[in-house]
Amino acid sequence: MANPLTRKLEAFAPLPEADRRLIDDICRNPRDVGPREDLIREGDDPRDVQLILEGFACRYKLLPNGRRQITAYLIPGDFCDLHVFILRAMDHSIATLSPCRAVAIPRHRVLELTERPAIARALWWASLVDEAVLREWLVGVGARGADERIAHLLCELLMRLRTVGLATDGAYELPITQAELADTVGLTHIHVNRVLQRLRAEGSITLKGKQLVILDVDKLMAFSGFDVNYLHLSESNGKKEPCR
Amino acid sequence: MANPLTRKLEAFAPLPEADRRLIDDICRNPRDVGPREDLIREGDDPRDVQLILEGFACRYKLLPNGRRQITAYLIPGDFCDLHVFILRAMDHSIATLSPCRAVAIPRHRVLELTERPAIARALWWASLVDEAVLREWLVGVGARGADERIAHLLCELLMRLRTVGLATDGAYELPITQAELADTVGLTHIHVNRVLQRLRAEGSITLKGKQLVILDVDKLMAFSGFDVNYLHLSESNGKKEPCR
DNA sequence: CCGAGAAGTAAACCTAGGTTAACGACATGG
DNA sequence: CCATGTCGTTAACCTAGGTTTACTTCTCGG
Repeated sequence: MANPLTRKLEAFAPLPEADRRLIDDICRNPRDVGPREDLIREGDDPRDVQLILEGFACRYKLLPNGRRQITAYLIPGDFCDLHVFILRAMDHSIATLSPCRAVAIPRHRVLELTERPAIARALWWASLVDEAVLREWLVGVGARGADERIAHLLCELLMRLRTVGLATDGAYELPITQAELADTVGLTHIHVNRVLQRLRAEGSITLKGKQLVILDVDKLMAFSGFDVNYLHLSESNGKKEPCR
Repeated sequence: MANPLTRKLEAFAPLPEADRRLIDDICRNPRDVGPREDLIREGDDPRDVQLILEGFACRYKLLPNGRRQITAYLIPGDFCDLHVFILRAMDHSIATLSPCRAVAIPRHRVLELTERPAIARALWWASLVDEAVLREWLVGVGARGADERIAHLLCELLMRLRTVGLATDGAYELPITQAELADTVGLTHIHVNRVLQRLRAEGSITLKGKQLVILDVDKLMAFSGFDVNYLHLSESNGKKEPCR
């Protein structure tokens, strides 16, 4: 299967063959990381950039009151901390959720990437999309009820996983605990459970183990007020095949 | 008073004199915009970039359920939509809150800015800070109680306004309605009112008309779990004078 | 194949914040 | 100087979601 970073960037625009090879080359020596391990901690000044190749990771912040808020999911093809070039210290932490495969890319190799115009533009695009996703999460937590909020998240993950080839139709693997989901959407794990029960009961989803199936994607999107628009996928993407 | 954009960017690193002059030049013909006016609407493909010179504006999103979520405050020195160069359509709207003075900067002039290395780096920094602020808002809405959430926002605004010279000590002008605050923090305007009453009663703040005074800044920061860190101000900034 | 911890479920009960409905205090403009 | 509208304030009542506790079902190492 194609490199997830390549797939993701090509959701913006196709890359020259040479760029794809560069990306492949950079991903040569990945390492495996267990679940629930910190990749970068708040306050760190990391020296290389982490790229997720397999599994789910997240950005999160711990509060004095003991609560944790997850502010982003990092899925295959996502960079952890491109900020590194500008900012001194991390203002949040990053941890794996599931077992992951990741590469630590040293600064100079990242520069090789950004010297390729097509990649540079695509990375800029990706960072704008990340910001849009963040905004959408804020909207969800601030203004959507629990059910819509979770349904919306499931739709978003579907679309994002599709672009890296990890979802077909409405089905994908969601290697995440209900408690982690709770820290994501700002609810208790118990209430998350209630919502999932409800979504199951009304026939919207199926979720056994880590296998999620959205039974009627359009319906769930309508219900949760999901509008793909904010993911800024090129027209060639989304429902159809990635551009050749 | 110095140009707010210059002041803001110099919170990252000092700019060469020529860069400052360029910024001044670009801000030559501002226009006045009344309160509650849309500057850019969701779906638009705007042709120039808006820069706020005076007043408060905001990014927001309207939901099918009729609620509105404000996802960012734009204060003097903030750009509205640098995304323009990459993305086709806005995925959210931008409106003024108070009366504003703004400049519409055509694309080619923005390019002049980004050709100056010091400015380009500072703009990159600014966009990373915007993202950090967004994350912090998400943390607030997702994991802080109403009182801390609002207190935290007031602290954040204090720090941001200080860097553009619009706050001294704990005092600044907050030209925003309680209903707008409510749409920001994900509460009802009625509950926002309750919280403000409480903060007043316990002697944390003073707020008459649009004049806000935080009576004991350190105390309010401690209470709300505010850690300046995420604004990534250079050490020379924050409490002290901007670097000469 | 067994045992222990992690994840999921369930039910009873509680509270932070929402809703509704007034009313008072300013503004603004005619 | 009144009329009208927006903003802030209060109070009574309500509900979505939180808390607590406990039981069940996985999972996985030994």
